[in-house]
Amino acid sequence: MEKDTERIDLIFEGYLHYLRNISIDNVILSYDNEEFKVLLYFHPIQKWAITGGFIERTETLDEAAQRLVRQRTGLDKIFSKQFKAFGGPERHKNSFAKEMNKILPQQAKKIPDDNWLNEFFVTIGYYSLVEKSKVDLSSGFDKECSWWNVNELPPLMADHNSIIECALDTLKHDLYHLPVARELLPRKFTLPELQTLYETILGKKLDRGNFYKKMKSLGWLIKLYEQKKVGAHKSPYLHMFDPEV
Amino acid sequence: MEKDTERIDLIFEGYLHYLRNISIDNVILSYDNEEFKVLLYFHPIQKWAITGGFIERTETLDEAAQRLVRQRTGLDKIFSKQFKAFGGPERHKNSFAKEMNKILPQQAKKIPDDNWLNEFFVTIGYYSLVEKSKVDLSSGFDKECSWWNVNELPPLMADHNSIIECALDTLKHDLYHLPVARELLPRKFTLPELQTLYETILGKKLDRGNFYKKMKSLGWLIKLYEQKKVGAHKSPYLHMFDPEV
DNA sequence: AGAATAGTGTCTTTTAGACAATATAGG
DNA sequence: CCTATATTGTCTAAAAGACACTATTCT
Repeated sequence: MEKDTERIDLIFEGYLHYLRNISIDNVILSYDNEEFKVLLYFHPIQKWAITGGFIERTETLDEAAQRLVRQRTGLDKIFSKQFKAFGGPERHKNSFAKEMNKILPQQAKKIPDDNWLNEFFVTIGYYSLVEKSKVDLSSGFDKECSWWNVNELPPLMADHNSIIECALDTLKHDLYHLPVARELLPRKFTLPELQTLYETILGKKLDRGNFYKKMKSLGWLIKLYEQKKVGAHKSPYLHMFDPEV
Repeated sequence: MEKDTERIDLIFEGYLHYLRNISIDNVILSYDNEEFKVLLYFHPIQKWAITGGFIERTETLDEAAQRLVRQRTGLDKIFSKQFKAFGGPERHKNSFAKEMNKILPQQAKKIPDDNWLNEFFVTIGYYSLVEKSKVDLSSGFDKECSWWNVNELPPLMADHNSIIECALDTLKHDLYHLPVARELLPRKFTLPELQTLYETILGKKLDRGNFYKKMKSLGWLIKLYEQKKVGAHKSPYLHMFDPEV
């Protein structure tokens, strides 16, 4: 009940708190069980969508992205990176009010065509990396969220499929320029585990020897000389990311 | 006089035509006489600024950027590329109405604090490349525009210095990934001319032999076997960019 | 010992960079 | 011929990639 009231306030008066015509779409990504996943939520208009939200009149873009991840996942100090702004009048095209009016309870106040949410929104795309095991979806506004393998996505709202595409392209580039894998793995991990993560994100097999050499040359890792027993063969050493980097 | 009327309309009713809380800043760059220059305009609040403007409710971001370049320079089909969105409540901080009220004629209607232009604006940064000789500044709304060497900029409005910095960093990266030099040179040019352009933008000397090799390997150029006489020494060949690329 | 995977080393190819050698136009 | 710059070529170093070899652990 409280949640419904909150939503009504957002619909009719949200622009008092938030910037108009601009939103943030946050592609929240995680790695779990050798799968790379994105958090989607089921929008009231009956379509899956990237999580996102609006920008408060007192915060920066980066702060807004951080807050939105926190509100969805319960996690703080998450790695988020802006990658592109998307905008064009075809993005929502008056569909919001029409769709919402269909599903609002009969006695609810109808949403007029000139409602702020019915306008053209430019959206700033961010991608965020989280450890799936730490995410608490029940802490979000909406509980209608779930994780989807990035290779098996349903058709999404508006241009959200291409926004995710763009986020993944940016991440693939960042893999060799920033220690982003730190955000997706537990503190201690083996190099074979790290390699599998790279292979999953890049969607291709990598050569072991060359991968080891590359990781060494980047200088991001610290070898711990503890080993992890994983089978009837040599045990791999554990590593961690150098916190200085 | 017409121009003043236009400006008043923009101030009081602009949000009917344009999106609120969001703008485009267009870093218009050109190369001329071995100097790399940016087009700045002198804002009514008495500070130099990047050219920019607002997004119409019927156009995409890329279309808006194109239109804004056209309105400033008279040029069509210009290379423009989005590089980053900037936003934070400190960006304008209520200064617009205050500053404008100081300079508007006494009898003019004062701008109230809740005017749309006084709000927090997120701006989408674009950079655009033009041939300086083709630019007609008198075609713009404001004639208070001039070209500034990118290495000798005055202190600019708000965060515009850092926006230009970011545009130049993006361009430096793009130099070896997109044939951007095509937009800055005449159709036919020599390799030494191209090299000087690269050196000017990158701010460092390049090795001649290695530059030739690199340009050949990129496959962007077509050698014309016409020569250009430029002094008491071997004449360089003219080249052009392959229109297919 | 044998199987399976971890980790290291070696060789080749590609790319970047320093710099030398040759080519040509004008005086 | 001399000077100045264009263009090509050579050599070296660094990086990327293919692949072989050794190491270790469990059965």
